[in-house]
Amino acid sequence: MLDHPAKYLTKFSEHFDPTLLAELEEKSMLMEVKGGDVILNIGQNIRAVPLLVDGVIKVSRINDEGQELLLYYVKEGESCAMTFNCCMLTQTSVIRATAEEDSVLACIPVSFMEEWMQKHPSWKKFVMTTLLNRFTEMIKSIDEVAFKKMDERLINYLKEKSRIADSSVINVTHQQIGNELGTNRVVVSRLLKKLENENKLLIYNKQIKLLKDL
Amino acid sequence: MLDHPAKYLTKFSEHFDPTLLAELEEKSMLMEVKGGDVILNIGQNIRAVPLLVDGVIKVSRINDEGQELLLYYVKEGESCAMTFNCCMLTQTSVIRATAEEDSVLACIPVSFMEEWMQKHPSWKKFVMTTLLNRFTEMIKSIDEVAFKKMDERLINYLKEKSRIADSSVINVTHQQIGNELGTNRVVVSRLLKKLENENKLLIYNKQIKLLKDL
DNA sequence: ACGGGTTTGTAACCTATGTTACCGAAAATG
DNA sequence: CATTTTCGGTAACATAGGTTACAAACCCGT
Repeated sequence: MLDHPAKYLTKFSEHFDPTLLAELEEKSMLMEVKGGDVILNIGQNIRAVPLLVDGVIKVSRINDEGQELLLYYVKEGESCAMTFNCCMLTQTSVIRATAEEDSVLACIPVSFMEEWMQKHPSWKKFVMTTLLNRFTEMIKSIDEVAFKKMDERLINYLKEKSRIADSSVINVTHQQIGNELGTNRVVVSRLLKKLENENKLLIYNKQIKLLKDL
Repeated sequence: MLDHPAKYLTKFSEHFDPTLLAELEEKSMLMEVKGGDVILNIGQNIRAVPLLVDGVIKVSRINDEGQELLLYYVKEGESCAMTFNCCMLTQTSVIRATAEEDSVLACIPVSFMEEWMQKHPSWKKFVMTTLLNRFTEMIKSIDEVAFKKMDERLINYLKEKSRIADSSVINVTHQQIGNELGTNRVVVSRLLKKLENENKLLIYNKQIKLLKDL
């Protein structure tokens, strides 16, 4: 638990009006998570809506065999639509949120959701926008796996990773890429080599550098 | 336009309380669509929320190359979450709703959405349930394409089709199956033969009959 | 019954991807 | 420094699924 939430909540000042910000400061609890930590497995009950104050959260689908598929990232100043939606979800289906790096969450008890939706237009707008964005990203995920080949998916993955890390150099093992794309490490290595030959990226020192014409 | 909406709206009486039903009868417009008709391409603006009064609607993703992927069906007494969500969606992404059979829609101008969400708890609950269901179905779609092989996807497709048509006999060309699964007709024919050899279904007279141990 | 369109069966082939195995390099650990 | 673990490169192979082509069966209108 952190001492001075107000400092963090400025990340949301462009979305939220001052009265909402004040209420948020009063009623939310800050939580720190370390990179790699599993924040929640959606599928069980959720008692708090998390706003991401700092860091990056990775949201993935985990199927019954434990295979992973990356769905999208949540960045600071955003939230996760799943938790808006799925508070009462009972199925076996699991969506897992993992801290991609050290992160700070502002947790809002779900009991405030209803009230705020009515009271704060900016909260309502935020929720709606978030829902819409996540929905769009779900469609994108479906597109990727349904219509695209692995090399293109890998390229998109790297671009996204680069965008999130805010760097053209990416530091991630082939194994991890394989996990997040739901494929095999060998396939990833093969395709990375191919892309290197096509001058779309450079591999050195176990890092991947994206080139401009990727 | 049909004469007696009240008769149709009984489909919703289990979800909606009487005052909502009355308002629905007053303010919605009934629309008939013929099987095969495209009802809407979500991606442009939507000015009305459709409730499905009679029939079955197929909802698919259509990618940039025009390839289709079946997402889910909407049955009578349900609605389509996409339209709740995506009223303002601007992207190129297209979700297409097609009448699977002759159907009747009750269209509610979107302007009533807000008001009803506040005024009618049963409307709010309906919208939330619908959102949740569709969301779950999106996850299922992702699972299918990300983790399952074509034979299993075909089986699930046939089961779903059978459930929707309420019959163990399915009447659909291999080409159409291929379209809806986003694959090739030859692949479908091949797999259907394989499943027939495994005694999971019968093919006769260009119809497909599912057997119990499918 | 004839002819043209549609649907299905099937073969032959190709490519993408999954799988296993093994080696060497690099990194971590003691 | 020595040992162990992790990671990446690569080969060899298996399989699913996409592609093309063509013929047979069927459907329908005249």
